[in-house]
Amino acid sequence: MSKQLEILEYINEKIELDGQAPSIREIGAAVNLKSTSSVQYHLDNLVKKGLLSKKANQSRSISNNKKIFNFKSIPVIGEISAGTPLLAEENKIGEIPIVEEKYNKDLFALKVNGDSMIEAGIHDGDIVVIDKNIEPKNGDIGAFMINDTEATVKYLDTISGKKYLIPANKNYQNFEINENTQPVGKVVSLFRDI
Amino acid sequence: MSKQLEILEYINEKIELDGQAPSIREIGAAVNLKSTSSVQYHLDNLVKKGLLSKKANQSRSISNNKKIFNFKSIPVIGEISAGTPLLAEENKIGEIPIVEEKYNKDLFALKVNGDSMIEAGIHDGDIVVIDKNIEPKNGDIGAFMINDTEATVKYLDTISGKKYLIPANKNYQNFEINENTQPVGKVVSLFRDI
DNA sequence: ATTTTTTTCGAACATTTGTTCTATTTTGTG
DNA sequence: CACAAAATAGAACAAATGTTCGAAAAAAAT
Repeated sequence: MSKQLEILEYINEKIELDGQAPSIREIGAAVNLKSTSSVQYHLDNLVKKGLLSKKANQSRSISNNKKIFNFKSIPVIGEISAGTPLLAEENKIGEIPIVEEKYNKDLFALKVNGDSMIEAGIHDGDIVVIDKNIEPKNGDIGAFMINDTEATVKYLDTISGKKYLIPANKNYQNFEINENTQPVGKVVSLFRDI
Repeated sequence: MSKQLEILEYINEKIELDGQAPSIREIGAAVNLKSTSSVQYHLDNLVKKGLLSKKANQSRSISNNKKIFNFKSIPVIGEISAGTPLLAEENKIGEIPIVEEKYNKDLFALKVNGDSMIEAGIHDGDIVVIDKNIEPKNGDIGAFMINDTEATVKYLDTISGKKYLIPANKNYQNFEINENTQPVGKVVSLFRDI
């Protein structure tokens, strides 16, 4: 294996492992180069090739130029304990990964309880991701808080001038929105383990 | 806000942004502390509290002790170009994040085409995750290759001794498995953007 | 007001680390 | 082999960085 590759692999490995780039001398020790300038020589070439970046005069500033998918995690909310805010740590039952670029900052996820939305392809136990920055409009699937104690996922629509939460299941009734019903956000995606 | 918190937040921010921890002096500049020893003072406290770690005499070695969810990404396969293997780079249309601990190594994802599985809550455009290490059994939803040119997601079941791929849609026909039908893996989860 | 604790500063020092230069060794090529 | 190019070494230097000490200032407690 070429020294260049060896160095590149060591750097990637070290960053992955330690979360920190190695120093020139650490690289030398790892790939058996006794002189820092030998390492510099290869680093320069790697930078010229565009495989690495580094900041001048800054220690441990080497970074690889691989395109990175940045993930972040958002909380998954389960049963809502009485008297607690929706997103209280207490109600959190897990986390799911989200591609960071795809979404804004106000996401969380809700575990769906029951089959009231089954005809919309949302099953019992599915996890829906909710964007708090988007208020659900007519026809949208949204999450709603009822009496500050229950979160529900339903279609929103207007029927003869009145707003309803509408299940996607013939066995359930429409629910007319009142002052105790608060929109939380729009359902933007869905996860299911099968 | 306390200096300690201010420092902690700056460190987290800097690591997230640059992928590299700040130096003592950079921290000082960021939070308005003129002396490096003032910064050290707070860092020591943060380390004692268990909120940070750092290596002695090593530059930019501060790390936060937050529990990290390790994500990995798996490829999403779209249309399969004729003559290419299923997982060929050519067929890849994206990536999705997966919580690393949850799954083994042989996962990939498939974008679902059509509504043949709509009664199983799998919609057109949904992305299903497939575990190649699990061979679908009767009753499972699996991915299958037909004639090495088409990937399809269906129920697998046996009817009067013969194995069928069974859609979840009354408008589609069962398909009897023949020698040109190869199981790829079991569908283990599902993603949908709404 | 006095004491104690917490926080900050300044400076000096030691170590790590990046940079640069020249010379030597190794490798490849005609 | 002779030559050129590539790779390595060694050393010296500059800059960045972590560490430590004592004193001063600020804040909190009594």
